[in-house]
Amino acid sequence: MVKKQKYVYEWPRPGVTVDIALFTVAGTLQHLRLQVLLIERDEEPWRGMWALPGGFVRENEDLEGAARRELQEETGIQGAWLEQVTAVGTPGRDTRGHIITVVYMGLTAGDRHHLAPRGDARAARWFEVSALPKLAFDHALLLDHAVTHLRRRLDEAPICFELLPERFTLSELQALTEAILGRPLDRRNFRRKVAHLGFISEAEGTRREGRHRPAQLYRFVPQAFMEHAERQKAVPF
Amino acid sequence: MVKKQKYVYEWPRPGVTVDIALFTVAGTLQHLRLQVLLIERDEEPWRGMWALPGGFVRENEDLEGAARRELQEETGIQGAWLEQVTAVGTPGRDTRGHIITVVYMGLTAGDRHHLAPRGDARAARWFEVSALPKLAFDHALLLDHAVTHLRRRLDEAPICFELLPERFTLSELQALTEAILGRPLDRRNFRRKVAHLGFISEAEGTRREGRHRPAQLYRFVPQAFMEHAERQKAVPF
DNA sequence: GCAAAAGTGTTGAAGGTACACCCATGT
DNA sequence: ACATGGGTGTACCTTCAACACTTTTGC
Repeated sequence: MVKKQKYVYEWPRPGVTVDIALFTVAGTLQHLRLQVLLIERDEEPWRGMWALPGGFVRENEDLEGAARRELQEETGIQGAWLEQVTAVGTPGRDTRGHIITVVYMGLTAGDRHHLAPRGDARAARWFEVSALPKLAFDHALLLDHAVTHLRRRLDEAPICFELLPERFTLSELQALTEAILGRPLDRRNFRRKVAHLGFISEAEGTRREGRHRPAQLYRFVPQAFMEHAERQKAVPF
Repeated sequence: MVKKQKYVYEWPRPGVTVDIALFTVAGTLQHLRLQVLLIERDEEPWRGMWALPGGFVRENEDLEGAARRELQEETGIQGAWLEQVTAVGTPGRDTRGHIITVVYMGLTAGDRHHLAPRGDARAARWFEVSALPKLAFDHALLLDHAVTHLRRRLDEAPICFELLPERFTLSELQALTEAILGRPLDRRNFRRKVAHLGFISEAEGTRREGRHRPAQLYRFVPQAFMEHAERQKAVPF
């Protein structure tokens, strides 16, 4: 019998960070714009520049957990919906050395939180995605990946329920979707698609908002959404 | 003016690995099976168990470069087509400590290489995806992600040209696709779709293989494929 | 009665699926 | 002549895009 031996192996240790592109939508219903949350760095390198919130993954910390923690620490935001986008580790992307980042993308209602920059962040602000400042590191590239990912997901299904109150109108849902995709959608086609997906159900009551017909309210049905996600998966061998 | 100061910052250093699920297809044309390349570990932990090839990312090494290097070192295979699948960093997934892995997926023609296990690998072998041994670490989960990714991509377009000789018949391309997707496809529909995508063009000559009509040969047109990939991307703001 | 947003159906195009027969060859 | 895989067309259905008028309300 071979005796179980203790082994010692030292491996290279690049840094690992998470960066979060957290999106929201702001403006009036007829003129919503997609915005992304940026922080002004209070640390070198790139001190004073705008960047995606993010930071180093701690020992024994889950990747998504790290993303949530950094978001909370640097901006005060909790409870957003997050999805992993990709990992990027091109040498030279960070002047501090070899640092690999895992990019997360998320959505939240901007006005539900008030921004509380702390830690590495001197300031935190929402920026229109169409009017960004120059970004630190390769964050312009990471953001580009995140926007592409978000749009691809949203093309499949309107997953922007995070941005809405519990009960919402179909016009609101459509305006949001349009703002994120950056193009107008046909109202009738949109309603048919959403109804067919079955993620929403009629809620009690209507909303009167101006001198016009009140709108039916709807509610997101998380369970139907989950079932839809399950159905997307491939069959195992 | 604030004088530019030198800063010192030490960050936590989880390990970063890449793991590669490299697929091929083997068997006769009428009975192809999807296979994945595994190595038998020659190092603790999990010594003697089968695992995905992979290993630590070196200082200042690109992620995909690391995947290619590990694949070459552990199995002798070079020049496969690779795509990133996801990053996984669940605490406890590796007994050596906090180790984050970036999973790559790839395709190559198994019989174009002969396997030359070295380094951490005591052996390297192709296994049927439908008859896998128990895998080290959480590699069963990683492999599952990779298969799902592969099938989703292949559903969109037959990207398995890596598995074919320079000139191939449509029946070969179809048999491959069927083996990977794990379900049969209608011949006429398949041909129409492939022709419509425009990735292939007729090549000179035919192939006579048995006592039946010879098949037209085709050739992959990388440029048409690239243009298709470009078209998939979303519009910038 | 008019302004303003809510709500609703139909048609045509494109893409996907299902299905059956003839063709070229070797034996 | 027959066995074997190569090669082709058509009908149906589903999905998506385009398009305009009526309804309900506040003023």
